[in-house]
Amino acid sequence: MDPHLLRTYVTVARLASFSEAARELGYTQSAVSQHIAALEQDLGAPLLTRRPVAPTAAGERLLEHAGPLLLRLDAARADVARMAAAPQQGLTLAAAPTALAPGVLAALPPAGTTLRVLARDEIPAAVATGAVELGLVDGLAAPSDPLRLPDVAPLTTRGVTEEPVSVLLPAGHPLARRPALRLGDLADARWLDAPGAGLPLAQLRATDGGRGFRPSLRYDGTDLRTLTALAAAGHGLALLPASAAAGVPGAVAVPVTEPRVVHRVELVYASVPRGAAAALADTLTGAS
Amino acid sequence: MDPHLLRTYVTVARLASFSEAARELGYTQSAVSQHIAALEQDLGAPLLTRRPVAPTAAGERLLEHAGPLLLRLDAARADVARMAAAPQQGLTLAAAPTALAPGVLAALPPAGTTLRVLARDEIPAAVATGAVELGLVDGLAAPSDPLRLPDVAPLTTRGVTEEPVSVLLPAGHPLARRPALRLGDLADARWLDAPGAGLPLAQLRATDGGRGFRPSLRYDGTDLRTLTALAAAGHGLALLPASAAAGVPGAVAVPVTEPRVVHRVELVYASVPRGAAAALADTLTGAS
DNA sequence: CACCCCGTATAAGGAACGCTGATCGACCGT
DNA sequence: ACGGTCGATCAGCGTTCCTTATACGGGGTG
Repeated sequence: MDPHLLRTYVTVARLASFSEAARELGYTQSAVSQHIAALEQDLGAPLLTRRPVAPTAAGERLLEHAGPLLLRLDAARADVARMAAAPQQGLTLAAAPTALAPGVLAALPPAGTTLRVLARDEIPAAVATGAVELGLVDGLAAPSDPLRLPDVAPLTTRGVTEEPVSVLLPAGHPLARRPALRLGDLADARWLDAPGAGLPLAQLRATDGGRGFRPSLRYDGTDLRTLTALAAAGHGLALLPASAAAGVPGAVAVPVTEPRVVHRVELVYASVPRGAAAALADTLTGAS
Repeated sequence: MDPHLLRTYVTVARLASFSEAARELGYTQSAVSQHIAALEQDLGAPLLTRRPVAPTAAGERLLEHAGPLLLRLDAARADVARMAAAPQQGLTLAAAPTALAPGVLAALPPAGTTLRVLARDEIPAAVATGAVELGLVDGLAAPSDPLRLPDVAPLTTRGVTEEPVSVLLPAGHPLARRPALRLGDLADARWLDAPGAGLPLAQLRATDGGRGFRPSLRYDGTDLRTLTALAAAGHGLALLPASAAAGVPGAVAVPVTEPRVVHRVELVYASVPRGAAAALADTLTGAS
């Protein structure tokens, strides 16, 4: 199971074409064909149907492994390379949209910083592979509980902020005038499904154990303003940190009291930050 | 970063010897030397000091990645192979000692079953690599919360049991006559450190957030009876599921009321169980 | 229906890789 | 001082792996 073979396999599966994959990888079509044949022989099972090119059941299974595997491989390489390389200039930070609370934005150094907004689940990968030095992830958690990160690599996390969560309702919604809400009351409502910008519905269900929280419109971008506008327009409810839910025109933010969950932001890094990264990390986490 | 190179690297690091590693891997010493040299050149940093052979800082870092990486590789291979291979005869089950509640033992089919007791953190790996079909993991969790498993591979879990936890105290202990205890009261006590048999102290600290729970004697075996005997002999406290803590001679089991944690057992498998495995899975999880 | 185009599989050749066996150099204990 | 052990290096050779060239099959078109 050479990683090269794995890489060509995922490329072929993604493009659904041997020839396209060959072009993208800089191989000949013949080489790609041989790669796939070698993999199939090694694993003892066909991985792809040809014409049309699509993964078999076994191939689907392999795809689930291949992504994390290649990611970890990159992470390992980057991790070791970091130890040898000189500390880099500037500072790169990746963050989920909802992790950028006002306090966080204020703490960013004025110059020489690159801020990249990514979907929540891409951030650990970006940090692990060295694409950015620091990451800010967020999510729902019980108070003072750490977040559950996918362990693509051994990453270190430090708590940054915790704040209450609110449900964003259109101004005319029957529940909009309540002073507070329980999530369980809203399990049967329609929720905006915005894994990139908002909090993923899976996290909602996990805190409640229920099977509700049916998705309405799905939004794939990473722009919070669009998400709040969608909620205001009545396309579905959205769960947001209180600071992000406040002050949306045409919508009302109602605090959630039950279950007792908070919106938690954590700083994540692979190797102990130095220079500008260290300063920012200390500022964010309130260290001396 | 060929997996073969990685494998020789971890072997060399473990044995602290090129020649020994060569013998174990069936290579010549020359090949091993070239493997390490290739890895170091590829990553651009020395990984080992020679004479004595020991990992450098970068090498330590790589070691942290290499284990999970090779494990996932095995898991992927096993996962795909399972799809192609015929459903196996018999049934193999791996379990942590504390996961084997009386009810679980009663549900095992009488014949044709292999039960293997492993340390808690080895079980996901054993399931993922196909060494066993089913695994039983356990740990502390908030009621109806799923356990946190290391994601070596995409595994499926199903809840089996939840039961209260008790602290096992020697009969003469000052707190032994209390009807119930809060964990916080015991943070400063000495605890048995038995990651194989009991619940690891790290899980204790995680539920409490505190920094206490100092370890006393460390026990590396997987035998529960030994662990309870150690606790009875006053070597340290032990946190156990109530059923395991009850009836230990010379010791008293006191229920834990705060924080509200339960001992949870989950069934874990890689591919949908069939045959005898499916029957056992359904029995354990109370499915139809 | 023949033909062509597109895409994958196969065959053959050459370059590069990877392993072995042999040798060298350094360190350690006797 | 010297033999022994351990790792590095070198030459040689078999294998692997990629390329070029060609065969095969399916779908669309005239």
